[in-house]
Amino acid sequence: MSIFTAIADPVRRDILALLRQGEQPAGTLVETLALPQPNVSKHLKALREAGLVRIRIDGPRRLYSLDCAPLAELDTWLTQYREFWSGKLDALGDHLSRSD
Amino acid sequence: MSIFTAIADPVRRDILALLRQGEQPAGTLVETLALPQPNVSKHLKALREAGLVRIRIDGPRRLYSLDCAPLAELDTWLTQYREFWSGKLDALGDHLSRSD
DNA sequence: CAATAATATTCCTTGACAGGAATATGCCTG
DNA sequence: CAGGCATATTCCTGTCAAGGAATATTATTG
Repeated sequence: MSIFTAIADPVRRDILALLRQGEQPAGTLVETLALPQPNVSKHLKALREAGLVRIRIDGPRRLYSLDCAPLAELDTWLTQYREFWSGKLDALGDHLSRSD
Repeated sequence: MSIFTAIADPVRRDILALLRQGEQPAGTLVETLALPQPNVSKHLKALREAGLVRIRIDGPRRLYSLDCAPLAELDTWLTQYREFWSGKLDALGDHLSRSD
């Protein structure tokens, strides 16, 4: 599943937002989202396949955390369009690519 | 259709990429994409509903052009995640928001 | 190893969407 | 207004992904 498809689902975007708070076990996500556990588990699988989350195993728990590499790709994709709503952003991109 | 759903389709992303070259009639997009005209027309409708393209009518032709407002929203959404792959980007965002 | 907790997987049904084919609409020219 | 061009819409079909329910897997504890 591509990142574009992965973030097209609102539940998955909610999961990503929750993971901004840091690593969390699947069960916590289930509680917070108030959705059926299998439902959440399937979305987590989709996010994993898109490379957007990482799993760390802690006994019976699976601790999920963000992996933003695909989001960085999305950012790169967006870059092609930034000049259309702000001419200044090109300069910014240049600035950032220099490792200062 | 939300912007997330709109850009989930590869053909629609191709259309957006073509429109970076500037306003184009639907027929030109059909030729370039080498897809059936009704197919392209339906994708253009979806992009219109997502607010990603504008129409300008020129006689029998419909001239399509980019409207990046939704992409700017996507950029805002992404901003929440930027710190996860680069701490420097926050500073960059600050820089840009100042109208210098 | 039995029982339980945490999570994943499977099966099924349903709804959304993409593509193809055919047709409709709107504009222009003569 | 008849005809043709450019584009949109409709209808149909197949596919895919989401949700619900039930079940399987894995790990821990006693």
